[in-house]
Amino acid sequence: MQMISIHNCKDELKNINLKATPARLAVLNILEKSDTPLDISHIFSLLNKKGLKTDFATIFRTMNSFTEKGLTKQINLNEGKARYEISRNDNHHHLICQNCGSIEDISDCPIDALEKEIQEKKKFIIKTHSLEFFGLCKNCQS
Amino acid sequence: MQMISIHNCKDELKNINLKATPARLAVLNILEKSDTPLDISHIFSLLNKKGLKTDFATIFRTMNSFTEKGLTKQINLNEGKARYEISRNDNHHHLICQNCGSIEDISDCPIDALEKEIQEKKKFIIKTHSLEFFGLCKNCQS
DNA sequence: ATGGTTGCAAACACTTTGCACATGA
DNA sequence: TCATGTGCAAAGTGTTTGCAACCAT
Repeated sequence: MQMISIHNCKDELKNINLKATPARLAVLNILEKSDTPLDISHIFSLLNKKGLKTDFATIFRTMNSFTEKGLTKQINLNEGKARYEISRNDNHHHLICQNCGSIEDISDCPIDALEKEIQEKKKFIIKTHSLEFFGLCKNCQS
Repeated sequence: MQMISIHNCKDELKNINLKATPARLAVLNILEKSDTPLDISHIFSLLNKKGLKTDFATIFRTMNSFTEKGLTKQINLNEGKARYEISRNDNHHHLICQNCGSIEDISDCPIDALEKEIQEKKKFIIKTHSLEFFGLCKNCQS
């Protein structure tokens, strides 16, 4: 299992012309296991837990190159800092609770139709979009 | 004309329990006239042009209180800094050109239906949402 | 071997805060 | 008058950069 996962990660990096260093493989692994987008501090402490000593500059550089290559997505939840998640082709979005900070995924984004409409009406070619919902989760509505 | 505008601004501030200082009135005026969301530097230089000497701290404080009271909206375009625009009830969004940086408005946001669906399915109460499109504007598609 | 990558320190950019002074209501 | 707002300086965060040492290929 682990073998397969590591092998895949190495290939993923090779495919985008990035060297498969321990730090990068570990970051990739961490992001793949996480069910919410993580910020640099999160990633830093998770790397530490794995016994991998590194620093913020490296993680920022890693995330920037991953994101440039399309391997990850940068998410902005109005926290004054970026979060990152693996790019998947499910085009999901997030429900962010303004009370407890929980982040829930929502899939089946129905923006595609809208995008086509915009492209035609506005002659604007859409590459990506960001869509996040802020409010109160089930537990915080009392 | 100008009289009316100023009068309205003063009332707007009074309604939300903020003192109508020259700086605040000027900021309000600037935002009302702008057709794109502005960041703090933008606002600062526009205030300067009006002959109004102030500083970043004051503008940040102003924008924070405006936004808290719902008079303005904070917009995030993944620039590492916030922009601000007047809250209107038209629920519009933006098309941001990744090449030239132009920002175009798009109105008629069809998210309402989706929001209702989410509220029911996920039992999540949505207060606001952010939706921005990134891509290439008409002029940058060659 | 060598070009990409890291770690460290320093620099940067955006935003917030403390405090004395000024001002709108 | 007096709570609120302002200007200035300093501090706090998040992020980037320069450079020598290091390592994957």
